[in-house]
Amino acid sequence: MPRPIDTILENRLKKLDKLEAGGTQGFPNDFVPDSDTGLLHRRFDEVPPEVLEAETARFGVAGRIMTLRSMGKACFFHFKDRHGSLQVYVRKDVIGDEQFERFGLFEVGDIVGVVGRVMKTRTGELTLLAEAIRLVTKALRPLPEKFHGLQDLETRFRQRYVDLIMNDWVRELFVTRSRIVSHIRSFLDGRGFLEVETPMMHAIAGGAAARPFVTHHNALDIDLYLRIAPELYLKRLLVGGFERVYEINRNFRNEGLSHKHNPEFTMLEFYWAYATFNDLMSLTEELLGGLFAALRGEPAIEIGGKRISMAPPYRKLPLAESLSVVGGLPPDKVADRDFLTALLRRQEVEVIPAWGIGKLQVEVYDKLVESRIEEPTFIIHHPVETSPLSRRNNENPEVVDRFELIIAGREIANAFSELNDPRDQRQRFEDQMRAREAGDDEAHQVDWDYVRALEYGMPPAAGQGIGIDRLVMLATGMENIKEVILFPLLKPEAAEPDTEEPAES
RNA sequence: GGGCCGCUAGCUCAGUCGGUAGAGCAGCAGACUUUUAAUCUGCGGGUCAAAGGUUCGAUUCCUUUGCGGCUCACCA
Repeated sequence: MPRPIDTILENRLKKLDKLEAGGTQGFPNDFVPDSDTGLLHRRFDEVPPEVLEAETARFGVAGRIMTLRSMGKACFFHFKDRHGSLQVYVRKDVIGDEQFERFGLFEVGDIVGVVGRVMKTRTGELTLLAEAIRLVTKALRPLPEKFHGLQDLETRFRQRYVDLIMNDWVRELFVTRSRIVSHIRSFLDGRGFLEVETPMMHAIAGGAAARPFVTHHNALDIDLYLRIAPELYLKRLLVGGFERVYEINRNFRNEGLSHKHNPEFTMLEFYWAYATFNDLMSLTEELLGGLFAALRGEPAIEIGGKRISMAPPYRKLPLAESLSVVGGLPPDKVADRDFLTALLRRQEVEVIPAWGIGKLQVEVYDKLVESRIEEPTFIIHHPVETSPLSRRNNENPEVVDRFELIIAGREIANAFSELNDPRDQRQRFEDQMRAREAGDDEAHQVDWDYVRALEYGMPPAAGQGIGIDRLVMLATGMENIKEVILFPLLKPEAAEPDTEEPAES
């Protein structure tokens, strides 16, 4: 028994067969458009019909047929190219019987090339009157419905190509994503930062607290980790003399999936010698203020129906203080070990006795503070206990010169003045090593070569990471990270016979 | 991984208080030379996600599985 979809595929194949039997190629590669929908709209949308009558120029365009209205000896269709869509008017008495008959075998989804002149319809819509039309690519599968388009989330993510064909807003979202990345690159390039690429396959997965993916190199017969952060390599470059470096690329973390987490995600990390985390806060304000102003015309975002100003300066709030100011704790209890432990237990957090006051504070912060912060806020001075790579604060050695930028309850950036004392670094790695031995498999792995690099002397520097996916979510108002990643990770589809060859007729 | 919700034609959706299903678009045949969710006439199209159970009978009720969404946990 043929499945219903097979009938549709066969019908389309039959049309292709007929076209090819008549000498028409189904997949030629020699049609070159000399114009596009954007260009024609810009040039002719405002031109009155009678002026178009006198226009002698001919334009060649190519794109995918999206809707088609046939009326016997004439036909209107809309097609899409990368700039937008345009209507085409095909008349039998203009293109001739033979060509019109061939055109009758074209259908929605096909990619066509049209050469013609511009005109306006009765309703004033700019239209290309076809003088020649040919098939460029035959589509064997039908497009989703023209009015509702493709809605099903799973299909949209699995078959993103169809999503992009049907949903203009999706296409625009990914253009925005690309613009954001371009903006960041030119912002940093303009300030003397050098873009570099560091390894994605690490023998030691360092630079963050996270579980890595493991892979295997056959010839060397060693296990390697997909990187969880580029941090330690970028700082080796500071040692090497590149005083301003950045990298925009993928990190991989072997954690659960959620609407905020994709196993591979894109991070910007940059490092700036002879600067401190205070300089980074100013730079971040400049970067984000400028970015959102460039994207939206004003430094503001819209999220969950709420408007959030992105105009600098942003609030600065020490983490310990945020527990009372935002979290509502009594100010005299924010460093009270028993109080914090009891509080966390009520929140069903499994408190490990080895945790110091700093770790307890961070846990409470994660539970009670972060999600409540809306306006851009730098949470500063994290405990040294949870920041093994950050420089201690000069006045209070229990905290580090670090900030996380929180916007709309989400962490957008994490930055700190870098620790460059190899003695302190060695000590903190040893602490992490003990934590690992105590069963914390997210404690940092020890990277002794990194300590060796520091022993050659790393200039004082500040470094920052910005999650690009989450920044794009913020900029586009999306609540699901899969909406801003072209091909998000999904479980494999069950073997679906839908992709089998249809039976030859 | 836990909890809740969803999965019906290529697409968007109805529906069946348990008696093997409908619409619109798309498709097929036909009419139509300014339409635009074109219109008009006729026609075809479904293992109702999968497996098992209860039942005279299951797409519908129950269980399990798969995939997805939301949410909690971990993280960025």
